[in-house]
Amino acid sequence: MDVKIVDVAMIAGVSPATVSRVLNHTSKVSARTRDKVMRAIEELGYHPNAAAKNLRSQRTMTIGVIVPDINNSYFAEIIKGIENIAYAQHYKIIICDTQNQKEREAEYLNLLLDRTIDGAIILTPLVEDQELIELADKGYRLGVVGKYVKHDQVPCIYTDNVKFSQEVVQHLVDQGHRDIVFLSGYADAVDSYERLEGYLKALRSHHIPFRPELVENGNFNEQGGYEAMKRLFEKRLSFTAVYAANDEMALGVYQACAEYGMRIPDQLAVVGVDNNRISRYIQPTLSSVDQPKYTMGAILAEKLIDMMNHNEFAHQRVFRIDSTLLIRESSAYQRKS
Amino acid sequence: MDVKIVDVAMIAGVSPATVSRVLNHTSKVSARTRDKVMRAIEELGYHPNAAAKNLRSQRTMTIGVIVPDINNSYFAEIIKGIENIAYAQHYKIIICDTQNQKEREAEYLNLLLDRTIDGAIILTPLVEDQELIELADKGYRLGVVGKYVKHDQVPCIYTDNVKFSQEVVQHLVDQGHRDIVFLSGYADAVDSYERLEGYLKALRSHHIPFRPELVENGNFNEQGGYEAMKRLFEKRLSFTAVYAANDEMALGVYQACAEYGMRIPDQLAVVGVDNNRISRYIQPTLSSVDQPKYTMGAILAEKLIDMMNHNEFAHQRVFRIDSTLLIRESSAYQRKS
DNA sequence: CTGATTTATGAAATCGATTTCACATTTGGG
DNA sequence: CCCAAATGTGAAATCGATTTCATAAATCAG
Repeated sequence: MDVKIVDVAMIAGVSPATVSRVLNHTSKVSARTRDKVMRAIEELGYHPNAAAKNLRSQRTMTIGVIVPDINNSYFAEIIKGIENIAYAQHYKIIICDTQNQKEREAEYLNLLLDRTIDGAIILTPLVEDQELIELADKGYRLGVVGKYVKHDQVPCIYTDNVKFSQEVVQHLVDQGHRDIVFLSGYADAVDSYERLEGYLKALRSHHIPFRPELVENGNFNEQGGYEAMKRLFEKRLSFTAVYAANDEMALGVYQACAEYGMRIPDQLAVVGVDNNRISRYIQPTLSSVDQPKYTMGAILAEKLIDMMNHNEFAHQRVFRIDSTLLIRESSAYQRKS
Repeated sequence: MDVKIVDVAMIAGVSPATVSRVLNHTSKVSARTRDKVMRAIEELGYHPNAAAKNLRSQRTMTIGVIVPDINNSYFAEIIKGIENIAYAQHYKIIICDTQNQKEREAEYLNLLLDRTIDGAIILTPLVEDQELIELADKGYRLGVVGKYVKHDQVPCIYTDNVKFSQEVVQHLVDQGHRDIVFLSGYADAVDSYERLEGYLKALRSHHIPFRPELVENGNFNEQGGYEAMKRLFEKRLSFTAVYAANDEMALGVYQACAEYGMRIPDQLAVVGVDNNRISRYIQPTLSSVDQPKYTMGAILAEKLIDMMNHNEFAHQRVFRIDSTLLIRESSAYQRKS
């Protein structure tokens, strides 16, 4: 049914090899034959079969992007960055949404093994580093956004969680807060424990004693943040500020505050992370840490593609990117001490 | 370097054909040989090469999803619906973000022609129906979300733009408005002109004369909505309500209102479409038309996969889904007449 | 126990491109 | 004007699976 390379060759009066050469510019072809071939291709509406091409050339020009949740502007922005670079370099991307399930992530990594994709970019991986390292050891190409992975063939890009968490706490302390809640995501995520670490460091440097009861887990989503906050209110603990490990949970904090009649920011200051689009629209506007998402995606894609094309590894492969604390209304109230 | 089916066959002491049979359950294999084969596969860590498989079997078990902008929760939700169905049916999906460029959309449709994908789902296509129809005529499998396409091999699902637009206008009229702005997206998008059509119909049925100067184009994004609104304010036209063809543009309206000191909803009522997540968080909360996005994606994927699997076309292929007008604060102010 | 049927397996063809190798034809240097 | 190098092209091998066809072995009916 479909038209194949031999059909084109037949019409053009040349061999399939020559047609291939014309299409791939892989060796010199005289202007006359190139012409004949192009005309034949046009006439027949020929499109090279991708599977055959992939099989013979041992590459698919496809990158898999493994993401916990595409309906989250943080990831969507990163993907945009990846997609634009990939498109420019004639790579396709397969987006794999794991819906935050570790086993789906593992399953999608199999696309590397069966050679459906030439390489994979993983956004904040759920699987253990060890697994990624083993893949890289076997020569599979992968890159990581949002986490540092120790393997000299794995490019990665991330923001320094510890550092910006310290900045957040510093800011809250400057505003006169000492009793600061930390809302964490799932415990085994880097983003959780590193942000916690920064929080603890900052407390220490201000000689503020750590109160473990002020740390709660909100699973990185709005519902979780809401419930965590409710638990804190119910325990009647004293605190004047909340540092939520992402904006989603901060939204849950807003909701709980509305329910319990707490005013933001004068009764409770709130800071989140991700600079989710909503944080600019909600009332009061939400202070948040902004990461250059698009750029992160673009840089990593660039690097990975570079490695895949030249089959060598890059001079620089670890990128630690600076993030910016955006101070908005939710933390702009200065407490008298 | 990689382990191939012959290697497995060698170790298991059988022929490649038998290994293939074990893997694909394509004909009876004795328990003993199945065992040997499975052990060999395990031992060698064998993964069938996708390209070879695709080439021989003439299918890739992959669906392309072509979308104007993944960083838009409307599309992201639809994709979620598609992804979940696809995953359950062992299909992979390739997400292609066209960034609203017609030529990219066309380029991505080539994935059908070169057999990279078995079928495509297009979310609110930019290309002409004619092009899609031609593809379908040639036997390529495709489905459409957000638009009706007249071809008995193309399943499609959409909400009735004309109908819900009439509802929106009806609601605004009920609130005492007669001078209602319509903010359109790009003119050649179905969603634009059908929503305009509903707007016009509603006006007619209320014997409200149509004022062409109250129709502006905002390109479906926030910036466009903002600029369109500014133009209207600058012209000093009289109006008391805005129907924006999507929520993004409605956000632009909010921005313009803030700048021009217009209060929503008492000086200006606003209604949008899509029930973007932000519409619940912004102040005042934004009235909007909600479409069952996830479900739309899921139904269409189900249908398309069904057609691909059984290679026959479905009994029902056109789905017109009901949408719901959610009335929130931005249009809840009753004008005295 | 014999011939017919079923079951389990292997050899070889096949999917549709790319690439190697060989060879004929030009081109160019002296 | 002749031989060496460069250029352009085709035949055939190849990528790694699936599938057809043939056949040996096992089962069954009478």
